[in-house]
Amino acid sequence: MNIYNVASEAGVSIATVSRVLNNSPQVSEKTRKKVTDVLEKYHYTPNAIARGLVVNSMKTIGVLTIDIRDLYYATVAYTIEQDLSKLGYNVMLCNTGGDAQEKINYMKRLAEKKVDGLILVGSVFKDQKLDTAISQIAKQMPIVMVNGLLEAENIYSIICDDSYGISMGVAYLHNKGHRDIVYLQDAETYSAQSKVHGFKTGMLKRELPLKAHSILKVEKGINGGSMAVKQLVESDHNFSAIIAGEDITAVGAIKALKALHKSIPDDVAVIGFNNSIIAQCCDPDLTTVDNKMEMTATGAVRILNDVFKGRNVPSKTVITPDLVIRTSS
Amino acid sequence: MNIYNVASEAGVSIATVSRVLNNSPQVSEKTRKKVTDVLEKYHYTPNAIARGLVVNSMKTIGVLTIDIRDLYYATVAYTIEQDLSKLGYNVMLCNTGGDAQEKINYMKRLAEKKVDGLILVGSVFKDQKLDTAISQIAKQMPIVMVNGLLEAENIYSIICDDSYGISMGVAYLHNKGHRDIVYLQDAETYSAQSKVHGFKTGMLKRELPLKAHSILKVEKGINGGSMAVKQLVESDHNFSAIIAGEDITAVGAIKALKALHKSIPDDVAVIGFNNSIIAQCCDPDLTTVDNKMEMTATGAVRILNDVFKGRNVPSKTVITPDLVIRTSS
DNA sequence: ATCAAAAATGTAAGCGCTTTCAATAACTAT
DNA sequence: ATAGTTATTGAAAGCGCTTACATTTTTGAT
Repeated sequence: MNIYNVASEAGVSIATVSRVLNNSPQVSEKTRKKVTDVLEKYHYTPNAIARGLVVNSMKTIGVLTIDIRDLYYATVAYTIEQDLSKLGYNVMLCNTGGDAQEKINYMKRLAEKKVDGLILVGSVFKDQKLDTAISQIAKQMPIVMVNGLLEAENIYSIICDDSYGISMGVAYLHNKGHRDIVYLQDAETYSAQSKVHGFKTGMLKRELPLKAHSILKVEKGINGGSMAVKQLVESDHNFSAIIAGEDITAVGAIKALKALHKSIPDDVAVIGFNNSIIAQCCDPDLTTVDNKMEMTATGAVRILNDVFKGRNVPSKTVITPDLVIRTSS
Repeated sequence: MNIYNVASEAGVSIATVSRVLNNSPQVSEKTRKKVTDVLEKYHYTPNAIARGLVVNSMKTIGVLTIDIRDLYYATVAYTIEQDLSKLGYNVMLCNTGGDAQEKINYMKRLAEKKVDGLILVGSVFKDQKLDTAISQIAKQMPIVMVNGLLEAENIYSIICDDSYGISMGVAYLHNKGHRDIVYLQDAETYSAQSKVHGFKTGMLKRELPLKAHSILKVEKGINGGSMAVKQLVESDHNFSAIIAGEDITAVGAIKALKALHKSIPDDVAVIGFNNSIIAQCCDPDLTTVDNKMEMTATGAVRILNDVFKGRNVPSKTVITPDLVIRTSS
């Protein structure tokens, strides 16, 4: 069933059917009814591919995340999808696993499918080849980077000030009397680098000690957090507080500390990052940095929509995080 | 830049360019090179919409979930996406929020966009209008239902035997000497109904008591689980074990029990469902039913692909869950 | 050199729609 | 009734590609 069949069945031209389908006002009520009757009778479904070919848009946005099983990305992707849906767009979701080449492959496929725009959530820290590819793709459609930065034509960034978030954590712990604070870095993304930076500057500003084990690179996750504590204890590193790059890593640290019969927060205070549901699942409840996932996602969609509407959009938008204080600190 | 420009620049016909683009073997090496040179020179991107119009396929699958922020759906969606990506498909992801009308709206939009197939993850329990709509859509493309059932032409189901999963939990608790077991029902989906059924039959089979508060309807989540415990205590319902419909609800129950200074598992044993990462975050570790999310998702993709390939596919596939025993029971 | 068969290339139709522009129908005021 | 407007409708081109079929070129055996 196509527009020709509908037209001949209704005794009108395809142009008129098209007008009815698109709610054009310039159709008389009489012929409109003739057409809609046929439309309903045959459960006609317009072919968006054919339409897309003409108007050069499929009303689809590509969203690239690292891994949607991570609640942070899930929340951002969810919010983006819901917001875009309200604007009439569908979302092509891709999990890149944080691999640059994979990301490039996905972007190329989405470019062929002529998505109207791209939202890249989370980014590998500086990969020249990737940056070049992104800039190239941006010639075909606008790109919004969430927690990633790349200054180029047609590319917009929305970023949570993760650095400031971590420094808030440092400040809070310092006020509580802590001096020996350890930071667990559990990724290499733009965000992760920014967090490390916030930790360093926060510590330096308060003249707190930055020793060999003050910044520990670990694997993200429960296991990574546990291993970190083990490593700290084995190396006799003195510490009274831990800040982790993600809630889930903080949970691992808590588990290991409890296994060593350390009391939290009395012996060791722990702070996480993301304010995910996990922060409320562990015991004690986790103090964590709320990086405003929903606000960031909503902002990304708004930016994209503004670009489509031809409105003026700043190339960089910054979101300020909060420190959510619970019982682990 | 389109195929005509490439053709004239390379001095060949558009048919030849098309053949090169599609790796047709019937092109001489000489002309192939002429064409690929032009392709690269101009960073030519083929237009998949135009291609899609001709071949009537966009190599895209629609995936409808309830809410991707729920780790269960996230994991299923992730696995589906990765598997489909390997087969050359992209995924349109939709969060329906479990609302039937919303689901219908999404399906219609995806039908217009001519997705090659639909995977519906999780289903509202029996909504006649929805079932009719799904059957209607199935006339246009194959549909795979994950943990949902609808017998109709071109619809395939893959289901984890949640009922059996819960009955395993009951059996395990019974063997440990428990008699007064409470089940927390935290949803109304097909799965949720199936779990309740498993609980009832498991209890009856072992002649364990089913009283007024043995099955408690609660909200899914930490708060729902906590409220349930409060309600049980206030109503003086005697119980020594709790099985929850989802891990996150079990975590809520654990929190409330600990607040009442109940020891877990000595005073009350707790079992969750899903074997999500949350089960490893709480304290104590949660015994839970592993409903084989990845296996289910992979199965769904395999089914869809088999249908595309014209292979014979059973209309219903069943996955058997496992009981993962940890310290909460 | 010659011709049949095979390989390579080109021509043109068509996928289902939107949209411009022209044509027709329906009003309005005289 | 009539000319001038305005509201409806239709004809046809074109979006960028694939593919069946026709045509040309190459190859190989004589």
